[in-house]
Amino acid sequence: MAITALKVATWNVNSLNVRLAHLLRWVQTDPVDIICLQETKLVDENFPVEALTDAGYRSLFSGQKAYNGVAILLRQRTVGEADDIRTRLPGIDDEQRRLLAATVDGIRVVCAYFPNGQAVGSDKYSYKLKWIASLHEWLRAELQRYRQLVIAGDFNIAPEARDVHDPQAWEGQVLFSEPERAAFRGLLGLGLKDGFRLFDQPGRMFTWWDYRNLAFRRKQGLRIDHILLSQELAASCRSCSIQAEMRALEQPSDHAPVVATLELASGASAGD
DNA sequence: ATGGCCCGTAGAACGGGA
Repeated sequence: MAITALKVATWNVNSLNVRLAHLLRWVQTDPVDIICLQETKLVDENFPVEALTDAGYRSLFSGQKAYNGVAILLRQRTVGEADDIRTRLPGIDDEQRRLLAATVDGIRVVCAYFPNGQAVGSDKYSYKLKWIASLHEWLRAELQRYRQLVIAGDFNIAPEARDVHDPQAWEGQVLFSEPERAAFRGLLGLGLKDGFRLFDQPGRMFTWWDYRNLAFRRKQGLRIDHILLSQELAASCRSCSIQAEMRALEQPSDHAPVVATLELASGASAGD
């Protein structure tokens, strides 16, 4: 029985058109096996399939014009074909493309772009909570079907005070309101583990920094992008880190990637 | 300082993001 290392990442690119070069450079130096992308902002006809094929990745995507849009990239050498692909969340029937799920080598991979919510009490905030409730129920069923499940994405929720640069200022604000935090805890209650918190981490570790106010340089961020793992995958997780250097590049996304490394026992691994 | 930036759609500002 061989041990296979599998790297899973999530990154909100804030327009894949603008960030494609960053993505290609990243995977050239660090060939992550499974990459969940959010805010691609591309209709499917414009998805850069060819550039990613040349880079060694199969692309799954669900896009719309101007907003939202999610994708899963699968490294051809190390990951098998995708199966049971889903783009819709039961109970949410609109044009917003925020979910993409696929089964790869027996692992259920869920890429999620949670609604932002705009402001507590707004219609968009209500939509956010409704969307998460629908996701919760769907994930409950998925976890019955799959022992190995990972949900990676932009959750737009900072789970705890230590995930916020200034918790007092952010308390009760969108991204750090109690109903949102409770919804996040609800997902953990399904048996999912926050990959980043499986390990001791330094303080002030964030995944998003506002473009304004020199927020990145001032370390004024939030940890809102997450990789949650089913119990079985959590047991196989060896590290989980934030690629903050990506936020320091020229013309960066305002989000940094999060990467988890799993060590899986497997009988066969294509290409290795 | 009741904001500052970035992206897409525009074809000028404006909605949306977080």
